[in-house]
Amino acid sequence: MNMANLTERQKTLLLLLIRDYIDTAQPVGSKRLVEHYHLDISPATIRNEMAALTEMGYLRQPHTSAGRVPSEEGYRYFVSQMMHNAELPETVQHTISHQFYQARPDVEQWMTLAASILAHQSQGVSVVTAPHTQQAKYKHVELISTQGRQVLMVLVMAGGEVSQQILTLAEPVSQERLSQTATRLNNLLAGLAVDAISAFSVRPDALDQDVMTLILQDMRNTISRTSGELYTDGLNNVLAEPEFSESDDGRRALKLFGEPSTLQELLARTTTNSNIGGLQVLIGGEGEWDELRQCSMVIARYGVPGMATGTLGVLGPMRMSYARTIPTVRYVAGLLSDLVNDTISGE
Amino acid sequence: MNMANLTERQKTLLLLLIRDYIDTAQPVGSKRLVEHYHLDISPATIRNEMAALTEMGYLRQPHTSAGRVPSEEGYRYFVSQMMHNAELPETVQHTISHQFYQARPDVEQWMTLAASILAHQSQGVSVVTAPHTQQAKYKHVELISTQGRQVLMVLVMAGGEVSQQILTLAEPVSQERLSQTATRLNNLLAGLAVDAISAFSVRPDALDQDVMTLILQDMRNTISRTSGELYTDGLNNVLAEPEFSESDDGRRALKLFGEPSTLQELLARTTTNSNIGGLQVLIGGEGEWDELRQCSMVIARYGVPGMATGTLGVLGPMRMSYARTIPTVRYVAGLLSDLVNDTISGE
DNA sequence: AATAGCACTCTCGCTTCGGGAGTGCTAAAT
DNA sequence: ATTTAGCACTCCCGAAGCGAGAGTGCTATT
Repeated sequence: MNMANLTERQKTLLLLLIRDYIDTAQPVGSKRLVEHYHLDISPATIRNEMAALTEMGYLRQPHTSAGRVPSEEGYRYFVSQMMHNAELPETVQHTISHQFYQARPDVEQWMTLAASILAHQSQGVSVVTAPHTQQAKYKHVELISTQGRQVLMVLVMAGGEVSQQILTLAEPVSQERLSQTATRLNNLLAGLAVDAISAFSVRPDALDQDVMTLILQDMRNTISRTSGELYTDGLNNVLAEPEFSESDDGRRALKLFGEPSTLQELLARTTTNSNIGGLQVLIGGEGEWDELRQCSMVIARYGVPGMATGTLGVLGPMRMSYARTIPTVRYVAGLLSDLVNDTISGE
Repeated sequence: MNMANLTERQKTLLLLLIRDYIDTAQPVGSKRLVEHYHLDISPATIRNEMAALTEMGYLRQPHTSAGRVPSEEGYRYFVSQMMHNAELPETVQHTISHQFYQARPDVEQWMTLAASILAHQSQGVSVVTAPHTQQAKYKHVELISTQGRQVLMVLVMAGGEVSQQILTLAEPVSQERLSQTATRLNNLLAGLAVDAISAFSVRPDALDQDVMTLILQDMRNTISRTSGELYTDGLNNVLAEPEFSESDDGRRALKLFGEPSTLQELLARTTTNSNIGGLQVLIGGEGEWDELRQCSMVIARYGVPGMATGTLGVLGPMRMSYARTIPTVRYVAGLLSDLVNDTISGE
């Protein structure tokens, strides 16, 4: 339980064993360990140490006479080591941030990009939730006449959310008049939140009034539609892994990604009291999530607390490459936080 | 080969057997057939018929003494039966079309919706490619000043493609002047194709000129980015199927959906000479696609020939529910064709 | 032409049985 | 007091063997 009672040698052995198991997915024996890593201690000594580590709960043996396999506790120790030193190589950081800053500046684009990058880097399944905005802020509206009474409304909100919608007006209106209305509303509403807008009393111009009502509706809709929307990627990465294709548990875990609501709840519950920038590593479901018994998730929150926050994470087999996943998740979370921060504070 | 040489009884037996196999995924024996469908002929007779059908290549036996399993040829016959009578129930048609007409009217939305509907109805993996527009047509542009020299450009094209992009101008420009530029360009360029626009000579106003160049770039970009972009859904549907989770072939098929280019080529190649509205059913890869040895795909083209066309399809196990998939694919293809037609012809 | 009967074939699940890998313990060595 | 060699023991795993069951193809019969 307490890692203070681990000797230096036990620590290194534990780390080596876990690294080996992550690579090979095979139980690791004493002999293999000493040969493969050129240790100058005998297998017997290692066996003693392994017995001790097993006693303390860091290792497990699948059956009496097989090698050892890391237990959840073992992985947890392993991960706690990663946490400090792990930094993404600078070149990779550059590649990633470059992709973000040349992408189209809207939430949807960022989300898909983040999901894609996470999946690719970690070789796991990624999931990103769109930022949950506490209060939608108006930024800009455009009204584009299409045909007859149909008008295309493009509404841009301060968080970067963009919504397009077809309005059907009571009577045909010229593009000119539409543009005037748009300009007027833009001047009037810039930077205001939903509440402030709905507090306005009736406008002189009936068209203005109509459009404003629709804008309010649309702002509420867009926010509730966009907030927490799930983006995932990388299901293919994991299909070949024995943990997912062979065991039934694994398939159940993947099913999660077909049921947005459950997944959202999972993300919400595990991150409610975690800080921005602080990673959480869920190992083996932590007794809470039965579907994840065989898997691990690396999860982080991003955004601006109190304003707009979202979650992102990676799901993989319990023996996933934490060394690669953890720094990636952390870095992307930081990046998204910056982006959200930029767009919220007036850009 | 030729189905004319099938007796009436052989036909019914073949259809029954295939239906049974699609349900159970188990080889079908003579006894099971006669009991399960209350036939008033003896198993021995059925065996004779099955021997004949096997001889002709419609059935196959996994080993000397097991029931029969449909061969590719058998499925092909089965599907040819579906093709005529199969219509989607009216209520389902309504539900689907309703979803489309209340969705936001842009290509991306339609694509995701189509993919989702196909996956859900067919219980397979769906794939939809965005329409490949031969010639991008300008419809409208909006320029929204954000901060300093940054300008958000929203470009709407006639096909319904929408592109948003941040421009960085040489010097700060007021929102007013931006709006004027936008209005001017909208009057000038409405309905014009890329070629026509690039034929314009230098504008008097330098800003107009700059923006126009960027618009041209963006139109080309958007079209090439959007054209043939893949949307898929329903990977989960198929994870539990033995054909995909157990066999290695199945996993290879799913890998396809992680590699857009290969999948695009497949769709392109199989539909080049098929008409709009004409379905294609690929059974067992047809000797061409090794990855699909165990699967079938139902594919259709949609759109307006010569103007903008795309592809959509469903992948499933070879024993997928054709009776459900085929009419769905056909119906959605028709719906998308209508939508494309509407947006192209001015709307 | 359809059917009953029958021998035959092949799979599948079960058990049995070494080989092998790895352990834990004990006793010797450092 | 820690480390190590030696050794008996345990357990998995794959191969081989076996019987039951399902289904067939053939032949003789109706």
